[in-house]
Amino acid sequence: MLDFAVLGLLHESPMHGYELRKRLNALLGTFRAFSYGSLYPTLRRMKLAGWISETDSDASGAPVLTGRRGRVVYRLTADGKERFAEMLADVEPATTGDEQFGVRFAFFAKTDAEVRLRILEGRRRRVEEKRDGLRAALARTRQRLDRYTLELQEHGLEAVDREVRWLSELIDTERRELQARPVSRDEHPDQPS
Amino acid sequence: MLDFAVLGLLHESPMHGYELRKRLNALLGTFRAFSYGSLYPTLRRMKLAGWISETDSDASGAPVLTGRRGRVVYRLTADGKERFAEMLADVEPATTGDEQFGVRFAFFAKTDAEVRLRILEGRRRRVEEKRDGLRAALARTRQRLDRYTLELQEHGLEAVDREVRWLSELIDTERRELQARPVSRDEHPDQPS
DNA sequence: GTCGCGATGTATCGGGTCGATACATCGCGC
DNA sequence: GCGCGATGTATCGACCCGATACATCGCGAC
Repeated sequence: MLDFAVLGLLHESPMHGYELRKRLNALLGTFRAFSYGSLYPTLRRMKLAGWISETDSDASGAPVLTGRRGRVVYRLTADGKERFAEMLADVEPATTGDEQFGVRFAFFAKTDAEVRLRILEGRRRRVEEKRDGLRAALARTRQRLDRYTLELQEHGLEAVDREVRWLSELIDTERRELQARPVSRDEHPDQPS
Repeated sequence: MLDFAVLGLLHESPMHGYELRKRLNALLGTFRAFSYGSLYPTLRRMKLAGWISETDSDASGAPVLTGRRGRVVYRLTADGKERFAEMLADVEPATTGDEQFGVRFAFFAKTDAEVRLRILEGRRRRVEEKRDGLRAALARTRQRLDRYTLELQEHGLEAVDREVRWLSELIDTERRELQARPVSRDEHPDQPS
């Protein structure tokens, strides 16, 4: 999860930890915020796995202010790029958890159009299931609930509902664009809608 | 956090772990789901602290199907009730994190009306700050963002915005009801709105 | 009848994550 | 020239999740 996000950011340009965290939390915005307590161990793990390398200080014409002192810059290795490409093509994990999906979505610009569509559809199915389960549970227990609990349930249900509509809009847009331009492979000729 | 929720549920009636978890996740609905991996350690901690006690098997005329086998029933002690009452009156933690607030809100029916109002107001202030920060960041970086990142940011911003409106509605309702009936203490005579 | 299967039920383990904290330097205003 | 906030690296304890293991019960299929 964090792995993927770090890979994605370092894919654009090398960075040190502090900036990595800032960019990370700016990118993910509302729904997620990583801390150093998870970032640094992750970086260590990824270095061990050979996906990134530490470069002390600068090593390129960038305006290096300090020069001395730690200032560890992380950059992707060839293996790291490969790993990122693999992850970009993997559909499954992106449809499961809320945060998995969010991180995947944040890098949709680097994701293949067909993969995007499949991720969105899978995600929508999951959220719809959650919505239906929630609705059923609410209908079953409505009269036993006090006012505030009820309010909380309905507020949650509405949020999930809106999520589904949001995803549907995105899916429509993706489908339209995929149809408009020539397809890369002549697969999936089913469902002409 | 989990402590408070468990205290609140056991306050209604004694239960064993399995049911506790089910009720917990039904109550919290959308925004939270605890697992056994956190529930059982929490129960152990709370027992150590003297807030709950384990009762083997039933101990009341409930329809006990099994009889033998583990079947540990947890119930509140006097200390536990006291601790729960303390927590119900504490305003600070409920306004900080998303989940803190959610759990607190789920037990609003047991919370004093003035405490409710202060929690809602504090929470709204926090969410408004978050919204403003997000809006500013978005305005600052809008043109540098690709389409999907932008979509994600705006979707998040809209959700936060809606949260504020929801809280405002709740606050209005609470204020109206607090004004309509006689006040318990003659405090807070400021801001006649 | 008995076999499996899903629900009920208790419990632990590994690993990821947070929040707080410590420490050091830099740029800048006052 | 001094403090203060931003930059920067790093760890620790506590908490929590997901997977997993194990045992029993009710019930329907065959």
